[in-house]
Amino acid sequence: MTGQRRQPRSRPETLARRRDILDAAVETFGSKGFAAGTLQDIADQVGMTHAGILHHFGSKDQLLIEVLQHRDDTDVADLEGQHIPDGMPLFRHLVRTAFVNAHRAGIVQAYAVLSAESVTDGHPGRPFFEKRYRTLRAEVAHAFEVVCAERGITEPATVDLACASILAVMDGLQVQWLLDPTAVDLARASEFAIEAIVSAVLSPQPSPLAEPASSAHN
Amino acid sequence: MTGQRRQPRSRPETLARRRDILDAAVETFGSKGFAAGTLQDIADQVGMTHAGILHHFGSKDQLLIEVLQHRDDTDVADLEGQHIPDGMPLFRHLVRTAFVNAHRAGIVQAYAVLSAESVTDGHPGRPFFEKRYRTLRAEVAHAFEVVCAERGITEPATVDLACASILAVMDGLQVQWLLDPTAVDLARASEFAIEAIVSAVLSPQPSPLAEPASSAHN
DNA sequence: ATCAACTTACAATCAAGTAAGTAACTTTTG
DNA sequence: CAAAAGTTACTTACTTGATTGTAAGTTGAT
Repeated sequence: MTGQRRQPRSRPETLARRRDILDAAVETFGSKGFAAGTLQDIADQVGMTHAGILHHFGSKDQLLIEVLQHRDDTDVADLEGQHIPDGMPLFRHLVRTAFVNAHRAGIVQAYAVLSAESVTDGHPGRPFFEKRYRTLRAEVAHAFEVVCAERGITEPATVDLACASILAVMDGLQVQWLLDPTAVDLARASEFAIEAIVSAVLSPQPSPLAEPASSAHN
Repeated sequence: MTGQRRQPRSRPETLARRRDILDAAVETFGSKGFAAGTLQDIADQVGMTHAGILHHFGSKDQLLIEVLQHRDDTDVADLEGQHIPDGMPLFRHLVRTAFVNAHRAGIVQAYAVLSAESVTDGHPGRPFFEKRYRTLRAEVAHAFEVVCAERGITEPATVDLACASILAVMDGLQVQWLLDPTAVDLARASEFAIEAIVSAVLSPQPSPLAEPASSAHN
């Protein structure tokens, strides 16, 4: 839990090697978790010793941090050019993401496992996930503001609840889907839930849970 | 990963000791995860050696299994007498559970961490969580059937999607809440999302995500 | 006297990290 | 432009410290 290097990082071949290691680490941390996944596992995948990996990343903690950062960069790069969508297109984008994810169990599992593991004591991924959720909630909140403005709706107080809820369903469905892919339709369930939540913000219904208000005797 | 005993388990004092261990294990596995939480941690909490714990439970894997089973039993015991609710009361019960959970970060964290960790390779908690979600989804599905029948609604195709979604939001919100309790209102967000999803099943709205259907040129 | 509930002691791994060495490549310099 | 010097990308070997599990012994209760 000490070392760190990293300053010149020039050679293109070296960068490629680092990427190989990062990819192997996603695979390993995804399938075993951070605590149970070992540097040996990762080293084997890229054909070097565990000391070789420490040469590149300094420590296991640092490797995890760079893994998380790297994936974020990659995902952003995917929608390079297409600026990050906003307003209603953001919600469509989230649904599309769910459909894409249904074919990428590996990455989905890595995020599902690591995000939950990150709440444990002293987990090195915790700051990343705290920030990630804060950012994502803010982006979704902004999309809601835009959509509400478009429709002349005074922005409802439920927006904050809805932002967290949308991210939450997506994550929660992933766990259930990973446990039993035949029992849960990740893409369609995500779509359904996102639509339900967006609808609830834009055109609130009376709570279906309300007690029948003393309908009869007793 | 071998041994197992367990046959007479008679003395009442012994049972109490086992419960102490189980409680300590919930605490440890909750705060560190199963892979990172050690028998030593647990042993320290109850004032014995790690070998003492193995005497009672045979192996770490077995201990986890019994921890999960034990909590399930306890929770069921809590609503003993009050049969498990059904129909609309089930949804109200889920919301109430969210409110209760907002004051029990310890148990919430244990479930959040362990359920996600259980999707990893060879995790001993996996069968438990597979079964748990299967059962819970079926219970929620049944509640939907009852509610639909009450209102003369032909049971919509969205029920299966909604069941998984309701459990998913609850779980997903817990993770966000554990990461930053000030940013997420666990109870109110759960309530909001559950109401939104139930509404979407009972009185479906047109999808708010639908493209504006070629509103203008281009 | 027996058995349950432990403890002590140990076995067998195994993991992260460090240190030092080596081969290849890059840069500096005369 | 070639030789020297330095740097990078590793490996081997080792340290340190944990961790689960086992075996055998001890003590107190029934």
